[in-house]
Amino acid sequence: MDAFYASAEQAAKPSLRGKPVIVGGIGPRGVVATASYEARVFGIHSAMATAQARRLCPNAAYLTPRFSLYRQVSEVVMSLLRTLSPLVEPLSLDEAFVDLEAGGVEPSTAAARAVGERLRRDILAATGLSGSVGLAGSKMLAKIASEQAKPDGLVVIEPGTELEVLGPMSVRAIPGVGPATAETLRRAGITTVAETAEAGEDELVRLLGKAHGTGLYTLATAHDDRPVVAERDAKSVSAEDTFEEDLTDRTRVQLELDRLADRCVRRLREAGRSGRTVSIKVRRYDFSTLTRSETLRGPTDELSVVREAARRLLEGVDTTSGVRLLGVGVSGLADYTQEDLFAQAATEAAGDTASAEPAAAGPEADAQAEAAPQPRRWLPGLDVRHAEYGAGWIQGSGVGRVTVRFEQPWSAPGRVRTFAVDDPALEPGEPLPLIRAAWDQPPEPAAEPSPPSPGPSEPAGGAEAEGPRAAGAPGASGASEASEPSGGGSSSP
DNA sequence: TCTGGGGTCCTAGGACCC
DNA sequence: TCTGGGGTCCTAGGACCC
Repeated sequence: MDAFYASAEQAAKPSLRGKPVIVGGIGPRGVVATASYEARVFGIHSAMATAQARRLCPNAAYLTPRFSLYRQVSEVVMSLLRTLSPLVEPLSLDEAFVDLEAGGVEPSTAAARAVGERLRRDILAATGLSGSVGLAGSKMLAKIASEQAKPDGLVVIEPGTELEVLGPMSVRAIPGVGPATAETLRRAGITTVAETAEAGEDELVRLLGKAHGTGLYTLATAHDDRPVVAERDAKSVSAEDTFEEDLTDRTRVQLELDRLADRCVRRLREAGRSGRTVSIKVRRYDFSTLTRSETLRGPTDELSVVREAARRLLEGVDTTSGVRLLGVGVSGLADYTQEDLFAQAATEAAGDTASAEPAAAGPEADAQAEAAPQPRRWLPGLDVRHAEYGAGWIQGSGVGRVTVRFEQPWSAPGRVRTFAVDDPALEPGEPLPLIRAAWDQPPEPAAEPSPPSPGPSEPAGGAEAEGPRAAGAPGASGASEASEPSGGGSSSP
């Protein structure tokens, strides 16, 4: 998918189409997850500090990620891929390998290209978003082809042309070659893929070590026969947080560690897994990062056991100078089997006695923390619903006010209204689908919104939006909701 | 006001075992 | 009696990916 998070936000928020959009951490220590193509013109890219992006493009929309939406869209796309072949290997929410041969696609460039183009059309129709396709005889080349295809394109690397295509490229184009490897190679006078291949396997192993050296040689000579693997079980689960300001109070550090253990174990259990090794991660004020780990006698998914292990590990870490980030992880994962239950019982027994004294400060303290009415945080980009104005999203907030733009994926750009942060008519909302469900479509000849629309109780956001917009949003000619998202740069005020 | 959060894989040293 | 040779497991750190 092209600029996935940012594109999804533009599809959801008509007023942002054609404008620079940055999705990522909004706080003082945030980084950019995805920048729209309009934002990339300003030099903004993934992993850049959001603070720097703000300097480069102060007028962009800065939005907090809405992973529940991205997951929904991802599932739609992945299910389209699975219609092509049983062998689909997702790399992330927005990227996957598909083994077309295993799907019975005729092994010709023409046939593969036709499948790829149809897929792109299907993705657009099903999600409203564009994706790019790379077609080649191996995973590495398909991935490189898809990079070349972006945005909104399709590239084939023809069999027989691999070395010719690859040779002149920077060695950085090879997946797995990052800044450190590229620098090591550059000092040895190697910058292109062709030079990497010419260096020979022995030299690469000498420079980079056994695994990386042989692996890179294989890829640089275009000998990549790694299979597409459909199901891969996770090997670890973790949760971590960077704090807006460094933590110095030891009690606070312990509290946050407990919270992270909580989150980590919740996700572990949701996955139906248990694990034997507990790790903590501490990043200090100067960005130096250390990890500590402890392997239990058997796998666990017990909160108390993970918490106690994390606490023990923290005891060996000096945090007096300030903690920037904390993390808790569980690895050595096992499916929960009968055999594990014995080990489980043993570790639980150990954990229970060990936790005897601190237990008082454990679950109860946590329950209190959760019971405390958290002041609602109106983060830019998140969905809200207003009793009178309907569905919208947070454009910004501050000094006791929150600004909401009322628009939906299928509406014209909407208008903005400001409320008190504690306005009872305003509540957090759920992401709307990017494409309106068939049952929710307004009648074809744009008539009055038909009263109680059949189907689910959810009132079609359109009917409610009618009122406020009549006030004269420029793009909206008032009457009809019928038009599809036109995809095109509607100028917004 | 530099540098997220979720992962994977690899290396290297020490303990331990046969 | 100076020093074997594998193998596995554990721990810590680091590169890399999206």
